[in-house]
Amino acid sequence: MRKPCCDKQDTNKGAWSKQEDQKLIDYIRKHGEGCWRTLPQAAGLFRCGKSCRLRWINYLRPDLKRGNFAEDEEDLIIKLHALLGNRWSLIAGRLPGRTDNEVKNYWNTHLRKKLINMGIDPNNHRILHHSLHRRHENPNNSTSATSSGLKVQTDKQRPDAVKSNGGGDNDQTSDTGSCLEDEPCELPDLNLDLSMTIPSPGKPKEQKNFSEPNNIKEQELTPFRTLVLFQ
DNA sequence: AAATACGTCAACCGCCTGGTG
DNA sequence: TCACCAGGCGGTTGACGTATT
Repeated sequence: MRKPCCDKQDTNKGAWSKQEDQKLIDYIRKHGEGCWRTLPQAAGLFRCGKSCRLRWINYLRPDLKRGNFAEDEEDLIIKLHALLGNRWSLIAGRLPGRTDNEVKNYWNTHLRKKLINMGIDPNNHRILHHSLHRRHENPNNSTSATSSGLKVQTDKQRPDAVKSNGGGDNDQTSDTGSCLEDEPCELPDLNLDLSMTIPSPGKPKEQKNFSEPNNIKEQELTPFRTLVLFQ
């Protein structure tokens, strides 16, 4: 049996109050992020350390953008999801001011439907069957423009694909990856620059993201530095 | 106006990874 | 090499607001 991350007996759960938010903000302003386990007690919060971390990262951080996603942000998320699968932290790392939770929620509530409406399977970014039928009825369309300006490319138009995660440890991701392997499949026209930039010193979170937490070693990402996959 | 269905999103949970002794 | 720990991640839940009947 795994130990709980903290003693849950004396911890609050559920929505955060303004006072709790303020305590957390004040504490982090004074002492900085980190040591989440001891933070609640030090800050006078009856919360689990993880809960504090999540609240700070997803809601209280001053550099958060919040608000609606711009169209170019949507496109970027779709493109990155086609490449990376459900690795929300990596995707969010490319969207300044956005959090993995926010990106994940936005994907699940908006973009999935949007892709489905566009005739694209959001799990693997292939054209859905009924859309293929329509395309067969109209063979002149080798690419189909989308409402968001994305083009859908046929397999023959792409160079050979790259495994998206280097290990296939994620079902969703491997599903996405499988799109790159065998059957004819459809992918957005990812004219996507994933070049790695050296993160600014003031943003350790992004640095962490770029250091690849999920089994993608730096070398494995190297081919993506100038992405040839979807050119 | 009330009941129900649906959509959104903050928050929680449990697992995984990397660092350290 | 192993065990432990803290932090991080993705999946899921549930509360709340809005739309529809």
